[in-house]
Order: sequence, then structure tokens, then C-alpha cells
Amino acid sequence: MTLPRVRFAPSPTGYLHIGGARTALFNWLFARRARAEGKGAFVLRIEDTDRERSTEASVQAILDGMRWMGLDWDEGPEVQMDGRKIGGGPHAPYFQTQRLSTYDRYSEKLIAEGKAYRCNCTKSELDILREQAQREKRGFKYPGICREKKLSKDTSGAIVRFRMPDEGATTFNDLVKGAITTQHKELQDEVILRNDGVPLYNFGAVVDDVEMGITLVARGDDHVVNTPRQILMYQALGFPVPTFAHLPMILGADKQRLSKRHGAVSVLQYRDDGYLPGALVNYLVRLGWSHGDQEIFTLEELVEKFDWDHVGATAGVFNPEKLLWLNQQWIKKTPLNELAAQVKPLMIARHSHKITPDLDLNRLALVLAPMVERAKTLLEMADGAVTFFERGVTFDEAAAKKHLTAEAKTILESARALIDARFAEGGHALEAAFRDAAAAQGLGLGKLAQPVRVAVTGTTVSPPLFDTIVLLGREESLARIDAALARIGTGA
RNA sequence: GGCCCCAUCGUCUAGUGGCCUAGGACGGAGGCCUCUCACGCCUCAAACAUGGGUUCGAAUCCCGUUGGGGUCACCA
Repeated sequence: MTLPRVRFAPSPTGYLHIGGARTALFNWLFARRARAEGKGAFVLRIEDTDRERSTEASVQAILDGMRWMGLDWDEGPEVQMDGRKIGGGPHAPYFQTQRLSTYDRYSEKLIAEGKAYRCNCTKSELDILREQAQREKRGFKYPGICREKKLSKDTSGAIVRFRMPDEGATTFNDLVKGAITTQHKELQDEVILRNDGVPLYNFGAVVDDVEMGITLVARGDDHVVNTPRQILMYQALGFPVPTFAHLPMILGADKQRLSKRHGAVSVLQYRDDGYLPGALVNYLVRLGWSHGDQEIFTLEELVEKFDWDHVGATAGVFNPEKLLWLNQQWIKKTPLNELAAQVKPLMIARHSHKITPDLDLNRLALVLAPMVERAKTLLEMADGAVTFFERGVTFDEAAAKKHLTAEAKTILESARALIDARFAEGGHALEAAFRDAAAAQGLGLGKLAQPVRVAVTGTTVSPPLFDTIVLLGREESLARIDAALARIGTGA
């Protein structure tokens, strides 16, 4: 078996969105497994041949998105990732606009062999034909006007067209969709090289996949119609045809193709919204691939278990609720120190007036511990952790009105006394003391705990009260209860 | 419209001719637990688009229909 070499070849016309990320991921997983068995490689190539729409900012956004997801590349643009350099490689450069001489070379070869030809039909001439075809309700197909003209290289405005066969058919066996056949009469002599030497998609992709030794092309479903054309080009060029795998589209809740409105947002948006990269990866891989009934996978498991046999052929709807659930599962199994490291920048970004960069990560990890069971995103954790790093408390009005009442005064006073006397004994002792106190009054613990919770956190919802008090510290807890009592006293 | 692809609970899916009175997960409903909120646990509702074949037997194979998606550029 030959060493599998795969690639992800985005065009830098926007950020890395969910669909692109999944394509990159499937390629990466396959390469990773192959690499474990032998060598193989995952190549990142930037297809920036649409000069109108390609931007440097998009290149950066895509690279950043890949790095955040943990998808490193064996060959491609050179960048720093996790403190090490990745990218580069024997087929550099990995930007198509820097490879123009290569396309020219292959194009000349095709022309010399009569498999491609120059064409100087203008766009407006063709538009007229196209409109005419439309009026007559026929499909438009370039009629091959320049096929036999043998135009020379210096013909003004000439582009290069690939000579498609008129008869016959091409069949390929797609790894996810099975056999797909296209009649050659459906194909037209398409443009492969512009006048300025910049290739069009099908040609650029084929030439580079040949040059870079790509053995398996896995990409979005929307490319299946391109595949027979590309296969014909491989054959014309005299190179072996790679294997193809077309991944089904990802749809929005309305079953329409994902757009900016639904979830085709940048993967980096998920980072900013408090998602763990592992959770996103886990979600994306399950959208289209399965391994029996298993839902949660580590990256290592995915590398080991991923296979094309279990990639489904049907388009899938992106389900934000399930992603959220997975994120929660991932939060629960991520070590506290890692969570703290990721939550801290979110706290600083959202609460800069209260949080300073010297915030202690060890203390943050302790604060986060009881929140792990109840947060669905890192953002919730960041917001919930703030109160442990500030002096004093801001009472939520509705909570205060309901729980910081005249009747609660004695409860708060006795709670204050208990905390004052027994704080040093720890959370369990405090809880036991509160329980005894409640029982002595014939009440449930909740009757005592709720006013105290509001006093100490300002809200009715928090991690377990005694954990909270311990984390807050004795002085701060007492000060907050005093503040609550003062508020009751003034009848506010 | 031409060509191509797809079709199991609301959603993601298991299923590769008998193991299917169709399994799991998210979400939903109800309950248990409980200091709030969660976590966790238990229970319930919920699907093989449709019509024909093939076969002793079909969610699984074939054909038609319907529905959905993709694509028809000097975009990728």
C-alpha cells in the first residue's frame, strides 16, 4: 500500500467555518492514523487564485482556526504552533499564486499534445451565446470555437481551455458515495488558465495534487461534479488518479445549506464563546461519522478509530444543543489547571474592571472546581468565578427583595455567628452546624441556606453554599453577610 | 430546467437480508436525588418518505414516484 498523502486546500476568502473545519479534520484524522502506521502526510495548501476575494487576513484566520482546533500540518505554510515550528516541506511554496510557473509548464505540455488549446473568445461574445441558449431553453456549453485555431502563446487576451472528450463516460468510486458516472457530453472545454497565468480551480488543484503526491482527495460534497473533469485532467497529464471521498454538506436548522445566519461562523467564534476545541472536534466528527453508539471521543481515540467506511452519505443538520452538551462533557473531564488557563483570559476580557492579570491560576482552579459540574461553557465559568476575586458583593435586586427580608435577619445573624466560630473547621463542619441549627428550628437546610447564599453571592444560584463560603474566605464571607444585614437594616 | 447525489425518531445516528415488537445520543415530558442551580440516575413519547418488485424472509437489494441537496463561471 502506498503511503497516504492527503490535503486540505481552502481558499482564503473568509474565515475557517464549520464545514471547512470538518473537512480539514477528516483529512487530518486519516493522515494521522496513516502516519502512525508508516509515514503519510497531511498537507495544507492555500488556493488563493481568486485574486478578487482572497485576503491575507483570511489566510491568518484559517491558520489560527486550524491551530486552535489542534490540527497541525506536516507540509504547508510555516507557522509557530504550541511553541514549535510547523509547515514548510519539499513541495513549497504552498500558496498557489506562488506556483504559477508550474501551472504554465503543465499547461504547455497539454497544448503541445493537443489536449488543451488557447482561446481568445471574449467574455461578452460568450455571454451572448449563453443568453441565446437560455432563451432556447438549452444548456449552454462552450462550442469549441477555438479548438482548431492553434493560437500562439502571444495571442492577446488568450486563455487556455482543456479539451474535454465528446463521447464516452468517466466513472469513479467515491469512498463515501460509491460509484458515480458522468457522461462526457455533459462536460465542456473549460478554462484552465487565465491570460495572466493564474490557474482556475480544477486545473490548479489537479496540478498541485499531482506535484504534491496526493493519494486521497477528501473534500466537500459540492465538488463531486468537478471530479470527472479532474480525472480527465489527471489522465491527460499522464498521472495516476487519486481516490476521492466527498463529505456531505452541513445544513442549518432549516435544512438549508449553512450560511452566516445559522452557524457558518468562524470556529474561532466558538473559542470566544467558551467552547473547548476538543468538544468542537468531537461534535464535528460525529456529524457524519459514527463508531457504534459511542458519542464521546478523545483525539487519540479518533485517530485510532476513524475510517471512511462509517462516514455517512447524508447531509447533516448542525445542532447547537448537542455541541453544548458535548462541551459540558468535555469541561467535566478537562483537568482544572487547564480549564483555569483557558478561563482566565475570558475573565480578563469580560471583566477587566474587576480582574487583573495577576489573578492566581491555582486559586482560580480551586474556584472552578465546584463549577465544573454545572457549566456548559467556559464563559459561564468565567462569569461565575469573578465574584471570588473581588471585594464586596453586588446584590441582584430580585434575589435581594425575595430573600434579604426582615424575617431573614435572624437567620443571617445566626449564620454569621456560626461561620465566625467554626470557619476554621472547614466546609463539612459548617454544613453540619447549619444542619443542626436548621433541625433545631424544625426547618430544612434550604430555609437557612438560601438567604445566606444571596448574602454571600448576591444571587440565588451558585455552587454549593459551603464550598462557596470556604472559597470566599472567612473575612470576605462575614463582610458580605454584614453588608446584607446592613441592607436589611436600612429597609432598602 | 439538464446532470449528479441523498432519504431510519424534531436533530445526530446504529443497522451491510433473518439477532429489529428498529438500538444509542441531543432535545422534550415525568420522576428520584437535593441547601439554590446543576450533575447523576430511572421512566415515557418519538422514525425505517411512498408504490411496486426480488426473496422462504427486507429498514437493508432493484425500479418508479415524492421530497431534499449539490452543480451548471476567465469562483473555489
